[in-house]
Amino acid sequence: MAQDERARNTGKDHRTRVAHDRRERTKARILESALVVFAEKGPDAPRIDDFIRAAGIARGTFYNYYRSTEELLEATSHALEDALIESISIELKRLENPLERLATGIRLWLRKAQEDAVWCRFIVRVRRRALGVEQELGNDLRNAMRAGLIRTVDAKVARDLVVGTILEAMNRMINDRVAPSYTQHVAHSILLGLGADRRRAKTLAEPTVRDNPRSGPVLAKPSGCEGTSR
Amino acid sequence: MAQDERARNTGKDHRTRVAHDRRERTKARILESALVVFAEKGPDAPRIDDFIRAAGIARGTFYNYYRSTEELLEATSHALEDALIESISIELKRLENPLERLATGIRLWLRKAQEDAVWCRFIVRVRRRALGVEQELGNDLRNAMRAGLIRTVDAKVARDLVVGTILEAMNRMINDRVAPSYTQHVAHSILLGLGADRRRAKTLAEPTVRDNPRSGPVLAKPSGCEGTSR
Amino acid sequence: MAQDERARNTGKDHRTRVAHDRRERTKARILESALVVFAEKGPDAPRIDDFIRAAGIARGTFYNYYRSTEELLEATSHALEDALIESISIELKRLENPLERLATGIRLWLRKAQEDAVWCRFIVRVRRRALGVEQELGNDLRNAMRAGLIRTVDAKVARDLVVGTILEAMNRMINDRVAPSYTQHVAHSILLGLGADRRRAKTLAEPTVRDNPRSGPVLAKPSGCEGTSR
Amino acid sequence: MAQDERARNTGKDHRTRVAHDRRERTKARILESALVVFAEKGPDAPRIDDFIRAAGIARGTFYNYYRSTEELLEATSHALEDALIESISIELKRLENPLERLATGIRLWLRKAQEDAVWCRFIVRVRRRALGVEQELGNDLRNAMRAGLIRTVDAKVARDLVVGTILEAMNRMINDRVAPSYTQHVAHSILLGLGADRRRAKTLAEPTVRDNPRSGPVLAKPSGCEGTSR
DNA sequence: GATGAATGAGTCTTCATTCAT
DNA sequence: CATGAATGAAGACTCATTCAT
Repeated sequence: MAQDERARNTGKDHRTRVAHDRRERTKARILESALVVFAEKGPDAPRIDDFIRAAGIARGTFYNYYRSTEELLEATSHALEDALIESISIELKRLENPLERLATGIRLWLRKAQEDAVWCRFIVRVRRRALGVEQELGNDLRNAMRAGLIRTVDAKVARDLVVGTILEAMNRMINDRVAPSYTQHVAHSILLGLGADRRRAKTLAEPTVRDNPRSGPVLAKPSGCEGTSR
Repeated sequence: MAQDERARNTGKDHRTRVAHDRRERTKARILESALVVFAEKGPDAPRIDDFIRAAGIARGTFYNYYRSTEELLEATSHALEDALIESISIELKRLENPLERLATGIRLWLRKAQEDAVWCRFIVRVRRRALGVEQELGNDLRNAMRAGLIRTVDAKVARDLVVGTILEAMNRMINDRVAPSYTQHVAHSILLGLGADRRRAKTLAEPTVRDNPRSGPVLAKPSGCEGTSR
Repeated sequence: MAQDERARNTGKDHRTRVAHDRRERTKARILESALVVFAEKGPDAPRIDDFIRAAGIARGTFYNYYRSTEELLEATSHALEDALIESISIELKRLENPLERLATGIRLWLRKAQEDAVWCRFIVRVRRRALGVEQELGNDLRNAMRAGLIRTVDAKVARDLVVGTILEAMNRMINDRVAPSYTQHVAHSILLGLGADRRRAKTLAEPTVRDNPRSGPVLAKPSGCEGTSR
Repeated sequence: MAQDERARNTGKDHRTRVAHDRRERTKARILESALVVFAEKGPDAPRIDDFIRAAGIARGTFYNYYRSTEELLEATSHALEDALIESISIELKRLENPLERLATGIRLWLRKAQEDAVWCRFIVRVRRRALGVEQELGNDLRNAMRAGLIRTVDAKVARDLVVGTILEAMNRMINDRVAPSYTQHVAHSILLGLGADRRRAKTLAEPTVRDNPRSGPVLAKPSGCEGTSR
């Protein structure tokens, strides 16, 4: 939708483009605010009022963009996954070994959780399964199993171990303050649970220079978020 | 209420007792129904109407027992934990070895989840931490660590691995149909993740004759629930 | 009603009389409690619960005696007026001079208000006009006017001055603590307002030995209240 | 909300002002209707429904302005006192002699009561003490006492005589039809009761040309009520 | 009669949604 | 398109009254 609209707007008069830009900016503002609100209150508790207050818009304006909180939640989740894919998946592109990919993914994810409290809360409280992430994880697990890098026999079990432990770890990070080594140990335990080689598990759980430090807040400010608004 | 009156009031005790019994029965009925409702709809979505319809009582009757859904949720959680302790903890009393206790606890819990869908849904959807269970788990983990039976170095990590994986497994059991071996593999992976000895993990994850088959619905019917009604 | 019932019960078996006595006692207990409740909360705010709690009876018992709070209020007001007539009117019987009767009535009434806070609150908050009292007051005023003892030309004005001032004085006594001379000054001002002779007003407003000190709580305890329950 | 946006938002001021005006109008409408409702039913009996029906608004609209009938009552009382001060106090500003002020105040008040039944009922039924009025009255009474214009020795007694009698008079005017001379006699009696000089009392109780005839309904229509809407 | 659990009509209150400006 | 007042349906809660024991 973004693309064809942009095309249609090419060459239109200035007023139209300005209006369009404003529209995009307002929409982005709502989305960013919604992320915070959902992170704070979960998927069901927030009222329209929470969103309009957070976004600083009028009551009626909300309905110009989303027809319900449900729809807004959907949009926020999508935007978040998109942002995530940019942030983590891109990093994994460089890796081929499925176990390395798994370990790195887990490490990056946990680090992200530690660094971005809003993101972390949102994921934990909203608990929408992100299909893209699930798919990549599934692939890596299956590949690792086939390659004999992990001994789990049931991919579902493997997936539940990874996802469950990570979510519980994120839940803890929301509420407690954890030791600096906490995420490393979590990653280690997961790899062990998957049946990875003991030595390998240990090494792969350790943070690397490769762990890219370039991690900002989930949804960048309007200027840079054309790609995430949907 | 004066003394002479009390003496004159033949049958007062009887009336009082009958009334008291009725109260208990109604309260139990509400609790049982609430369990189902919460299991279906989660902790926040249910309306008072859902409870009164499920329990077959009048609107006002609800408020004779609980002042809000929140309070009912609290009561239901408590009752559930009490029931649980009877069901699982008693079984563990016989065991001394902390690793055996852990393994058995996990196995029994997962079996319970498989057999009692309502219980399973309630736990997963409501996500109240049961303090008693957490404590026992914590003790077993620490003891197993001290005894060198598991290699995890951080009890929090261990706990999150166990709880997270189990919850995710329960979540799956709610939605998918799983292979008969599923729970066994889950238990196995958890034990591995804790760093238990490979052979030991395998053996302990296997179902035993010891796994007590005496598992009914969570909250037994009134006649037999003196110990669980609170 | 009291009379014919008593007649009917003469000679009946003991059980019946005992039952009848109990009935009377319960009814009296409700009435006394109701007085306090109405005095505290006014005529509309009290709930059935307030009455049964105050009387220490069961919910259903209330309806064996009164069918609504309105009916109870009516009964309480009547009982109160009866008690009042006993307490004040009897005293006035001895007096013939209408101005003396007026002055004494006002003095006694104000003293009663000072001594019996519950009665005072009830009168002020419930504001039912007691017909008997109104009639006596009206008579005395008209007689005093005819006899030239007061100069008011309009009996209604006179009545409103007396009643209004007394009620406002009672209202004050409920909330403030007043000087010992307060009621005397109130009486004095009322008499002046009625246009009584200045000297006379002064003298009549002063407390006398005649001001009977025999003033207990409004409704005596059950033993002595056969005359008041209606 | 950002600066550039505000600049771009032509017509925003206009929209805001229109909305603000509408709010004020609705609020005033509720207040006026509430006055009538409270006057009819007293402070406690009215249901939200009574107000919304009287004001011709929707259920939810009520809560956009007041959160309870209690709050509305408060607001109505305030508005009423404000209106009153405009109506009577202003008139008294011209007078210096405290006894004249008292007499005129009483006369004007009673006339107001006679002319504006709604106002009269509200005052009588709601019985909120208006602090401003009480203060002015108290001052005048004390000044008159000091100046030897009235002989009362206790300001509280004086106040209770004035207020009590007036309220009772108003109460009568609500229910009965009174003779045209009624209010004059009431004023006269009050002044006598305060111990004013007989001749003076008589003269001051008589209606004057000065008694301003400019008395409309309590709360004027929106157009003219900037000063009274709160 | 006394008891108190159960009832449901009557109210209160919130909040998503509409719509005139 | 933005605004925010108005709306009313959905849900929460109270409390007078009934009735089986």
